[in-house]
Amino acid sequence: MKPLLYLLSVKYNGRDGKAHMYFYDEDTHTLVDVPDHTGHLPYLLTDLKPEELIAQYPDVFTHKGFNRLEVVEKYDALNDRWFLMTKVEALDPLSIGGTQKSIREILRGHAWEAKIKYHHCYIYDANLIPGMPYTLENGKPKLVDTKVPEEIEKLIRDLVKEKRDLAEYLSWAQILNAPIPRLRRVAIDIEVDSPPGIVPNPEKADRAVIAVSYYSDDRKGVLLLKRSNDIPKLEQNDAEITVFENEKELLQAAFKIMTSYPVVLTFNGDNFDLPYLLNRALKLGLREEEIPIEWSPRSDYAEIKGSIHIDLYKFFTNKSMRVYAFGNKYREGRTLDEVSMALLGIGKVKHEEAISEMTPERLVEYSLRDAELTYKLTSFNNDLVMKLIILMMRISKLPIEDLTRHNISAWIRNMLYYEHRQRGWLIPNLEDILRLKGQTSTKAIIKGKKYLGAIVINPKPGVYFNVVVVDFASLYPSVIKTWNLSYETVRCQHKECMENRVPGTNHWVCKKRRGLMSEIIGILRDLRVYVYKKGAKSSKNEEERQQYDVIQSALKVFLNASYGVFGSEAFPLYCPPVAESTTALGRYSILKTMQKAVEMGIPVLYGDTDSLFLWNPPQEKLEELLQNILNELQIDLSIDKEYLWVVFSKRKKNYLGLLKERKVDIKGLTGKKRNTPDYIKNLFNEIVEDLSEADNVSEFEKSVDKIRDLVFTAIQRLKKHEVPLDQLAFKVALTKPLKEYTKTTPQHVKAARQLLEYRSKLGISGNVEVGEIIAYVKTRNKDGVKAVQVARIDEVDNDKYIEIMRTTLQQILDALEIDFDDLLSGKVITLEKLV
DNA sequence: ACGAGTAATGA
DNA sequence: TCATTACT
Repeated sequence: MKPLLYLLSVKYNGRDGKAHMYFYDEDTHTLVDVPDHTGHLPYLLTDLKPEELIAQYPDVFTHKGFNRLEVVEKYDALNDRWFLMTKVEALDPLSIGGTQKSIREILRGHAWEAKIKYHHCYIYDANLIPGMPYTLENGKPKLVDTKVPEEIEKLIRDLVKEKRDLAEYLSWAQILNAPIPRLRRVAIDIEVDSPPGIVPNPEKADRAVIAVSYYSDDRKGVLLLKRSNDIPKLEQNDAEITVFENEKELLQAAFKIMTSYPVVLTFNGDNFDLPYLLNRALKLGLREEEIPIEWSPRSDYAEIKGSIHIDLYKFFTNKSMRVYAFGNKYREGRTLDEVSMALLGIGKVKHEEAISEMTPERLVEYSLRDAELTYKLTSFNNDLVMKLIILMMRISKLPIEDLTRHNISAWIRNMLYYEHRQRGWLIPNLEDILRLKGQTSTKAIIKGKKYLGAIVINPKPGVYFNVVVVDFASLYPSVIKTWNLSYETVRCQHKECMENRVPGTNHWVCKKRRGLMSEIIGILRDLRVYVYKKGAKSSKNEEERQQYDVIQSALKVFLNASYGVFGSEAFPLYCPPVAESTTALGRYSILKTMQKAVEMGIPVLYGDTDSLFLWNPPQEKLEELLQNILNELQIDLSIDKEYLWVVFSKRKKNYLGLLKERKVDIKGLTGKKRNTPDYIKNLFNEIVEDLSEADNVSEFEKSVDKIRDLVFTAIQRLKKHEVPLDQLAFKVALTKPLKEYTKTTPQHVKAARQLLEYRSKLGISGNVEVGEIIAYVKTRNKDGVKAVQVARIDEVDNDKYIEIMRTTLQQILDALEIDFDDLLSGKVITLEKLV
């Protein structure tokens, strides 16, 4: 049997002017470079006939990139018609031109599909699916016909009755179920000899590279530059440590390691490690051919000749990955320490001394840890991240470099473009969608937003026992599926569809054609909810379960963003009525459900976007409700959580409850927020813990005494200055550079400025970076705040802290009808009013 | 370079 | 009242 070759990347190669496919050979663990076999060049489309082109735009034919013309039939979904267009094939219709205009510019106003990059164009037209296994036959890649597991096929057959639909579902299942290769890879990290406080500049590369560490599953080690005559003891478990007298030789050794792996991992290698190595090597007199790193200002990523470079910094900072794949476990993902601490439980090696002043032993330890963390971010949980990457490449049809560096809107864009090209549909221009479908008909509540969003039902304050939360499984994707929402079907051109209104808007939806977005998002939703989630639950095989779980997580990432992108101006298929209709139908669904519940005599306590809190619903009524909604709205409503009790305040998005499994669940309360001082957070948690032991009203009453004691002691300690400063610190992130706070000066900005001044007194230069978390305490000086680093305990403004305690605790106490001031004064409180 | 809604706080 | 932040 021929070895399986997994398509990882397609790149345009300037040297031979061809597209190259890069496959991972699972037998040899190497990269196979396959030059273009189709002769495809990218193209743009125009509505001009060839003779009009010749007459009006002769420049196109003399353009140096021009190749040929072809007339093709395309489907214009916006106007529901097929028509002839002229395909202008050219080497690089987007940008080649130099002083000359590019072909896209020459044809401005008559150009379609003119912004698609060469390699993406190639993938669409050669019908390639990145991440999938191929075999090579006479230099041509052939997709391997992998089988869908029987149980998956059965789940799909039970779900889909229409024959044509079935084929679509099965082909997606084939893509998702195809085997996933284990990529052989190495993580690289460099250290530079730069003075304390100075961030080395990769463009200048004027300081020596003192260490390059590498970490893989078969070898790890550090290449170290010898800087003094001390002979360091260099023993670090099983790492290889190589000392170089000469920096140039060190770099050459590093290059040799990098190119011996098909995949190289870095953390911020695009912006630091690789350009630094490149420029440093040039500076030390290496010739370009001797340096395997390529970096051009035009492409914003650093490439390694003959290998694939993945910069994990970009991937882990990606909001969709952070929130939906990694459950928001880390905040921003700006540092390796933050991400690895959250996902692996190990951080960087802590150090007081500057890198350049470390002993060789320390440097080795520090540097190797960075490479180790970088590698392990891709290997933890049985290579979870690598598997996710491969699966998301298959869904989006993006090469590995693009997938790992771009945000979700690019993934969804590329997925939809691919489907257009597959079907012979014309990809519409942004302006054309907007001209036909620009209007919105609802008004946002938040100033500056474009349309009305989700609905939040006013909570009924108080304590409630036996609360069941029901929610819609992926509400927005479901709405998009069942209501046929798509840019071409919402406000379609047919008169007869106009009566098919979207409730709460003045939009209508097409009844004659199936919407493309609706179809694709619908398939992905069904596969996630009814096939892979189910499969993951029912499968007896651990490995299989894990595989289905990765697949359903990958689908989740796409589904969760599938509505939002249509409301974003930056998305090339931006269509406000689609986004607006989605939220309108979401409101319609939740309100219908609420109405039904009330009709059935089930009290609704609260609801947010896609969930309802039901008070003590009898089992049979609950089941009736779920069934009724499924029949009426064709959206799955299911039980999400069950509480022994829930406490609501009068504020929305604020509640506290004890789950059936005796776990406390807190939402939105200040006591839980990151920026709240630890001292108050801890007090809050102690109170919550105390309450969590109560499961009836009388036990609640008993808790109150304890709560009073806790609050009293907390205030006494504060007044006696017994609370350490860091416990009192607010921790707030800078979201923009210090200079840009001109209109107002928030407290954390004041503190940041003090901090800067303080640092400069100590002789530390450098800046306060965007994203840096500033810790400050409230004080009784003019500014009202001081950065923790410069504050003293006796300066703390106790009254301010008591106020903060009051507002924080009031969120719980309000609902329990306990008054904070009564706690302070020691009055006796009963809870009889509660019942 | 995915959306809108809510709450809290300080200028 | 507006700006800023954090969170759902």
